[in-house]
Amino acid sequence: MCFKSVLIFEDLKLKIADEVRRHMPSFADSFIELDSTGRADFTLKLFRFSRDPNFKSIAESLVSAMKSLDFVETCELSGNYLNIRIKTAFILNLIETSINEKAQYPDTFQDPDRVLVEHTSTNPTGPIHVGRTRNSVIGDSLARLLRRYGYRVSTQYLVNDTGKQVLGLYLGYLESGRPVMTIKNLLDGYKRVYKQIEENKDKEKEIENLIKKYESGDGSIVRDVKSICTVMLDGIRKPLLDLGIKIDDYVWESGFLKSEEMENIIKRLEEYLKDENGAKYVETKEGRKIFIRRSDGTSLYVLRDLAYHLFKSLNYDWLIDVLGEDHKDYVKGLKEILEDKIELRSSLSFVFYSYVSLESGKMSTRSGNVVTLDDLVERATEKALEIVRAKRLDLDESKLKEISRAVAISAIRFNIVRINPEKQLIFRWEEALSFEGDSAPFIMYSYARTTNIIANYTPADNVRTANDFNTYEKALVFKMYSFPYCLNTCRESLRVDPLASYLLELVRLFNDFYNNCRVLGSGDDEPKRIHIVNIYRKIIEDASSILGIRLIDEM
RNA sequence: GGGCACGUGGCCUAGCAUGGAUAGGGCAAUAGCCUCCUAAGCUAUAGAUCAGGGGUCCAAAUCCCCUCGUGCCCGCCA
Repeated sequence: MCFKSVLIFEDLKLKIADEVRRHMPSFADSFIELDSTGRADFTLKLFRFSRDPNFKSIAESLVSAMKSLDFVETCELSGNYLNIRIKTAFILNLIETSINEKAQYPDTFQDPDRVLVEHTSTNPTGPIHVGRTRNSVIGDSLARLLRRYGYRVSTQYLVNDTGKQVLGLYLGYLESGRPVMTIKNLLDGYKRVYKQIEENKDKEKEIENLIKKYESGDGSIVRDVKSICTVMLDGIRKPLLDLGIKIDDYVWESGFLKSEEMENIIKRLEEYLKDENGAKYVETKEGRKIFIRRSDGTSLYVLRDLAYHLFKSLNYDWLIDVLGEDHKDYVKGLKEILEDKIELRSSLSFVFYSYVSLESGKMSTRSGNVVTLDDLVERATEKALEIVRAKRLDLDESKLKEISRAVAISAIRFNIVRINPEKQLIFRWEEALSFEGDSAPFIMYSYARTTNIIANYTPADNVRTANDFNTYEKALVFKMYSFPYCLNTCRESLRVDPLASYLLELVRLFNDFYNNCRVLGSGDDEPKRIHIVNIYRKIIEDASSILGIRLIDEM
């Protein structure tokens, strides 16, 4: 139900496949692909047909059929591959028409379905670190991708203001003698409490008692916990905003403690609910017990999470959660309950990412083995400023700051988002602070070059507009044409890293073009090349905005 | 012990869904390129038993099985 959104563009792949099927009825769409070897634009794999005794003649008629298509430039058989080149003028015109008429390529069909991407949702027990940032960056980029795709998208953060960690934070606050609520003071108290727990397990009892009081609605605790969480949350929101990550809604978990949704969940689960010494649990298909309520009557995280998902489903058709890999098994149970037992009306998707560690080991706020996002933003900005200052002696301080800020933010986001989320990462400063090669500044730099070209362009008189294209121009234009295919891959897999790869390849092709095809003053070639540069700017702006890269006009 | 991922040149990474033409980039290294639209760029050289073994197939980095290594999960924690 949640896949109505479509990209509107001329899909030549499908057109070719349809034509091929007139000659080879069993030809599947998947036998045609975007060529990656430089031999063609599209390539057809004919291995499955090559044993046919009439293969030669069928292939020959196929070649001539392909050649008769108005957008095909060349077509030739090479072994069991059929290599097709598309007329560059044809696709350039397609892209241009879309941009001129719809202001974007590809255009989209606006889907009425509402999508909710829940991401970050990190416990408000300290500043956000670079490991958690992976969640935020992936979630925010996914939301942007789906928005670009035509979905109505909101983002949400579930603030965990219940349970052991937060009440531990509160206990630390009490034992510190209720100091001024600063992140540092709160964190110090929190660390002290957990140190005591390590030495003496009984300390946990104190927290459990606080949970009971809290869940019964004790006024002063509720007020203090809310204040503490607000302070911590502000510390998390700020660096995220620096990265351009604005989360639409913050939902407080404590709101579900005595909620309608929670009652509703329990009612709907009634026939499945089992009892063990007063505690309530649901049994999964695999025979695992999932406890939702303690024997003392207080709620467990699963129950509050179920209530939260029920709440989300009231307003959204497709719920997407971005979660750490440690939640994989947990989600299995959650999903089973929501889909089979509660019969939630919304579709559910889960996106997982692996953890980021440091060379010194696992990241942990409590132990102090962390790199916070604040630190990273600060150091990246400093480093970028140092570099741009050395390169651009002509610019004033505010301009330098503006550039270094954009570079730092973009580089941080890109470094995270370009990696397959399943891969475990080790954070290294020298990599995080590298602004060369496969990085955001590499992309931004090519954009700055186009700005310069456009700024220095004055249409010349007496030129004919050339309409033939060299290999650099052809390759670049076709790559731009293939942008929607990349978006499709991303949407289908709920991944954004393929878009990062696409952007790097696109920029590399632009650099080839830039280094080999003079634009300004190129006579008959000039208008055509200016055209290409303008369209390139559109595509790169589009793709960059999905990944949160801030393009700037000079660097 | 059971389960879920990941393992690609010294280091990082793409490709794996839907098997197919010389495994694509980057960092680091070496040698070059700014009288020419910004050198955060470009060119060239060197560097790969695609963790190891077996299997399926005309064809395996890609699919299946086993082994090893790494991370994560298996709570009346969140």
